[in-house]
Amino acid sequence: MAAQVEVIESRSERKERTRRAILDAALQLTEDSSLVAISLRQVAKEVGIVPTAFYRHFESVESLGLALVDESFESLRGLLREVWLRSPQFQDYIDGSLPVLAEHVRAHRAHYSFIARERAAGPPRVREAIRHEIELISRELATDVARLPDGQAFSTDHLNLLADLIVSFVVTTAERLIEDPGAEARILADTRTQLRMLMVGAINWRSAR
Amino acid sequence: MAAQVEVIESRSERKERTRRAILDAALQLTEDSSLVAISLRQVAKEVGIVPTAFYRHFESVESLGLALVDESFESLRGLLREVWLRSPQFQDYIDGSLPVLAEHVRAHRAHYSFIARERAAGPPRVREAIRHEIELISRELATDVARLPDGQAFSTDHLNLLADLIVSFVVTTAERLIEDPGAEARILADTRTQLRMLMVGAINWRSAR
DNA sequence: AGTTTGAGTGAACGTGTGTTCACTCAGATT
DNA sequence: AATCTGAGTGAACACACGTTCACTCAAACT
Repeated sequence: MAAQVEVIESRSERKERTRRAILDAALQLTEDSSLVAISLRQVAKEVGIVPTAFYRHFESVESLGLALVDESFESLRGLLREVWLRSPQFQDYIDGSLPVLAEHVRAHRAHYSFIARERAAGPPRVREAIRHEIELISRELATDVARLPDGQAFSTDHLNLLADLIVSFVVTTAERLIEDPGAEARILADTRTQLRMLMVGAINWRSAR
Repeated sequence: MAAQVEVIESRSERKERTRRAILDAALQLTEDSSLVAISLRQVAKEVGIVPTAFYRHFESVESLGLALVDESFESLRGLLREVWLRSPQFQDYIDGSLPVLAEHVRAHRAHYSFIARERAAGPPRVREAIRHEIELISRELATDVARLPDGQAFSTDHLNLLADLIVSFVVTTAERLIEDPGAEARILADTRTQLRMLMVGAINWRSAR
């Protein structure tokens, strides 16, 4: 007979633990479906609570989705800002960011899988929240590049378009990493080359426009 | 009292008409949901047939999805090939393709909306079919550009990467056109500039690698 | 010690789900 | 004219759905 260990747990700790379990269950169920296709009851069953208890934590599946979006982007923005602050050259932005992204995707596969799906197919407010987060990253990149010597060659508008071009493609890359994790090495090598093509364009842009 | 007109209709015509109605109903229901979230019964109700009759046309919702993927890409590939055959310069590929894409998106909004959603969130085989179609377009672009004077500067690998870069970004653009049809003019103008940045990179690539 | 709070329960509701089966009854074939 | 074929029917199945409601009972507060 195993000894029965009684764990002392405060009320708020217990609530947080259940909330966490709900978020994790939703991530797992979303892995090969979508927020709009899973049911409150599936989530509850996965967590091991009765359907009604779900409402103590989220008012709907959609608001659960919004919480997952927040969670997903929370650490990434910080990581990227850190890399960018230490990048003296345009080139360094890629050489630094791409491995950071790849590792982040690897460490948070479920979150990225969730974002990739819901970005296109989620409830409208969830889609909008994701679009907004990506736009914030794009804007941060633009203002950062503006401070570089290379950045002086661009008008504000063109800087924003360049940042959007880069971020859009990196989003595509992240989605590919999720879709086929086994091909990570090839995907990263290809993306690196492609981003360099893009940067050659950016550096030669001033004279070409 | 209106006169009752008796329409003579062959058996296969009638079947084709119902099949068409099922495809259209699925497109409409998918407009703000997803294949994985709609039900066979919803489709049948929309068409005005009993659920069982659905099986006379498709064996599952997934195979309905595969039919819609075929339909969606059918005309686009032909249109793009036509533009590319008449493009003597690299630059012309963009100046020709972008308006063609925009008009195609406008004329087939429901299909593109379907593709945008299911590409990320559809059933696995549907996702795979869409990925495949997009890859075919990318490959065609690569072999076409290879014939141009500008294309001689690239190795086969780099040509494929360049084509993938362009096509990926254009896919993003198509998804934006679907997401916000009212912003078409701005989206197209921005994309045009961004593709030019990209081409400046391509043209200067030889000397930079 | 006595009271309040709130996370989790469990039954019940009306409705929607995919799939089965035996059927009808016009158009196509013989 | 007689037969066959197959698109569409309608009932039935066992189950899953979101939401409601009155409830328990331990931790937190007074």
